[in-house]
Amino acid sequence: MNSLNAIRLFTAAVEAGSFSEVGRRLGMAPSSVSRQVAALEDGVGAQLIHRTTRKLGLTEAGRLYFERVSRILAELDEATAAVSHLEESPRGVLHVNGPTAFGVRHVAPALPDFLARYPEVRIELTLTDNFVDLLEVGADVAVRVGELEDSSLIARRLAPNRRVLCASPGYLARAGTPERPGDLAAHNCLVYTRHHGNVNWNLGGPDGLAEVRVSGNLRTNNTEAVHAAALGGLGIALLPSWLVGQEVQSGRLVEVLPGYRAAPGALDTGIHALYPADRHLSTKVRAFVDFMVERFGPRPYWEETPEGSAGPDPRTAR
Amino acid sequence: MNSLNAIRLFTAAVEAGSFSEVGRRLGMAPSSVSRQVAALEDGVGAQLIHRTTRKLGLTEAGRLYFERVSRILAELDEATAAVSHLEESPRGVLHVNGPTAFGVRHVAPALPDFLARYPEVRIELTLTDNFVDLLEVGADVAVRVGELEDSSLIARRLAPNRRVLCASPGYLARAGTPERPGDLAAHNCLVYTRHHGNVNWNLGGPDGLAEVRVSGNLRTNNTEAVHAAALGGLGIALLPSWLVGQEVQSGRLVEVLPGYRAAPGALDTGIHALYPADRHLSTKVRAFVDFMVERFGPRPYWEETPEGSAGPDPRTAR
DNA sequence: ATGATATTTGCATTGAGTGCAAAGATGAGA
DNA sequence: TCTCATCTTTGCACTCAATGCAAATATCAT
Repeated sequence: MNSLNAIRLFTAAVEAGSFSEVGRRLGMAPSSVSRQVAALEDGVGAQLIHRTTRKLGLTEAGRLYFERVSRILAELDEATAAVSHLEESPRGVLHVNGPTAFGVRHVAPALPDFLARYPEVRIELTLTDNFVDLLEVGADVAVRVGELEDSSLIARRLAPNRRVLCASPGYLARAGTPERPGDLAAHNCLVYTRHHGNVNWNLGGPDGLAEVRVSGNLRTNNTEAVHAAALGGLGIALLPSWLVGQEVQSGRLVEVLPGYRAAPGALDTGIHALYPADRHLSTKVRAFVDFMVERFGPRPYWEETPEGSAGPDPRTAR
Repeated sequence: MNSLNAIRLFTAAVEAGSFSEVGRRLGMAPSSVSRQVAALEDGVGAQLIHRTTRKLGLTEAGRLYFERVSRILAELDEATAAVSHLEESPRGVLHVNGPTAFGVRHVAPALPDFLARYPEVRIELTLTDNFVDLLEVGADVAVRVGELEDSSLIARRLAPNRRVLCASPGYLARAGTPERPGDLAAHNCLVYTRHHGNVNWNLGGPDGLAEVRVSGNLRTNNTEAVHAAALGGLGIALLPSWLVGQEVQSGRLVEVLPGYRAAPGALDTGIHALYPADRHLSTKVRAFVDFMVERFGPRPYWEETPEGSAGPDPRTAR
C-alpha cells in the first residue's frame, strides 16, 4: 500500500458514485481511476466496490474501509495543513541559543519587541557558554560572538565585535592615564585569557599596529570577572564594546587610548546569527534574524558615543 | 501529497535517526530515502528534518508532523488489516436476498447450520418477490428460482426446479385420478399465471411431450395461493417440487401422473445462487454458496421419495 | 431497437522512482 | 593534526508503474 492516490481515488469514487465522474473532476482518464481502485483492492485482498457499467456499490469490506480511510485522509490533510500553516507566517516555538553575557544584555532585552511584532511566536531562550551543536540542543538559531567554527550553518552578521580599553575613573585618577600603547606595560592590566603564558594585546591605532605585553594582578578566563574588576577600579581591561559601551556612555567607565582598538583576531570577527542551511528556512527564523539585524543596525546602540569619537572600524566580512 | 511511501520513509528516518540506516533496513539506496523525504518537505512546504552528515534533527514542524503522521499511519495499517482480516475466513455481515416462498422453506431453515459452522458471520436475510438489483439492495448473494435474467452476475446452480402435478387425497377421491395427460382437461386445474389468456401445461412423459389446455375455477398470480387451494382439496395443481415435496412425502398431497413433469421452460431452469462477478469473491459468499450446494446436493431432500419412483429428470445446465 | 454512457482492457508513451557513483561534510581515532 | 570511515546529497542512466487513448463490452433511458 504505497499509494495514497489509490485511496483518494477510492473515496472519491465512493462519494461521486462513478469512476468516470471522478475522472472528470480530477482530470484523469476513467481507466486510470478504475485501475488504481483495482490495484487498491488487490493490495488489501478484498473487493471494495461492486461494479456495474451504470452503478457502483460498496462491499461490506468497502464500507468498512471507506469509513475508516476517509477519516484518516482528513486527518492526514489536517496534519499537512498544520505544518504548512506554520510557514505561512512566523509562528510556533523558536529555540534561540546564545552565550550568557551577550544574551542577557542584548538578546533578552530585544525579545519583548520581537514578540510584540510576532504574537504567534513563543521563544525558548537557552544561554550557554560552552559550544553546543544546534541540532543536539534542538535550537533553531544561535547567536555567536566571534570564533565562527566552520560548519554547514549559515552565518548572518549582526554586529561588529570591537574590543576597547577601559578603566574606572577612580583607577585612572589613582594610577594615571596612559597616553601611548607602551604605557600599558606599567599599568595593572586585567587579563582575560583561556591559556597559560604571556599575554600580548595587539592594538591598532593611528600609527599602525602596536603589540604590548601586559600583566597585572588578575588573570581569569571569565570576561564578566574582568568586567566586574574594572568597574571596581582594579585596573585597565580590554573588553568588548557591547559589554562596556553603555557604561562608557554613562561615565562609569572611561575609554583608555580611544584612538586604539584591539586588532581584528579570532575574537573580533563579529557577532553572528547562525542557522541551519536548510532548503526551507522557516519564517520564524528568518523573522528573528531579520529583526536582530534591523535592531542592531550598521552601528549598534552600544557603540554610539555622544561625540561620535569612534571612527569606522575594520570589519571582517564573512 | 500522493506518496505514502515518502511519509513512511520520513517516520522511518525519524525512528532510525539516519537515512542510510533506513535504506539498509528497507533495502533501498540512501539517496532514494533522501529524495523522498526532500520531496515530502517540498510538498508540505516546510523543513521537517535538519540534516548533518552525522545526525538528523527534527524541526518543530517535523516534530509536529511526525507525531500526527505516525499515528495516522498506524490507523491506516489497522484499517487495511481489518479489511484483509475480513477475507481470511468467512466473517462479517452477509446480505442474502431471495424469493419469499423458497426463502422461508429452504433458505431460512438452512441458516442455523450455516451459522453454526461459521460463527463469525452474521446474516441479513431479505426476502422479496419483485426482482431487485443486488447492488441496489446491497446484497452479497441472491437465491433465484428460475428465470435467470442475463446479467453480469455469476449463477451457481443449487438445485433443479421440477414442477409436478399434485392434488389432495380428498380431491382425487371425489373427482377421480387422471391416468393420462388428456384427462386433465376434465379436471379442476388450479392455474398459476401472470398473464391473461389460455393456459397450457406442457408435460413430458414416457410417450414424449403432451400439451394440455387446462382450466378451473381458480387462476392466480400467486403460487402460494395455488398451494393452499390444492391442500384444501380444490383441484389439481402444477407446483414446484420444493414447495410440495415434503407434503407429497407425508401424504397430505398426492402426486398425479407421476411419470410426467413440467417440460423445462423459463420457470424450470433451476434454483441458482447469484453473486457479483468480482475479481475478489469474498470468502463469506463463497462459503454460503458452497454450503447451499452441499446442503441441497445432487438430489435435494424435498425430491426424495420412499420408493424412489421419480427417475432422473432432464436438467438444464447453465 | 437505438443511443448515450458506464467500466474494463490493450497498447504506446511518459514520468516518477531507483541504484550507482562521485562529491562534500563530519566525527572518531591515530 | 591528519586520515579514515561514514553520512547526505546530486548527477546520470535506467526501469517500471501510471497514464491517456481507443476499442470492446455492458447497461439504462428513450
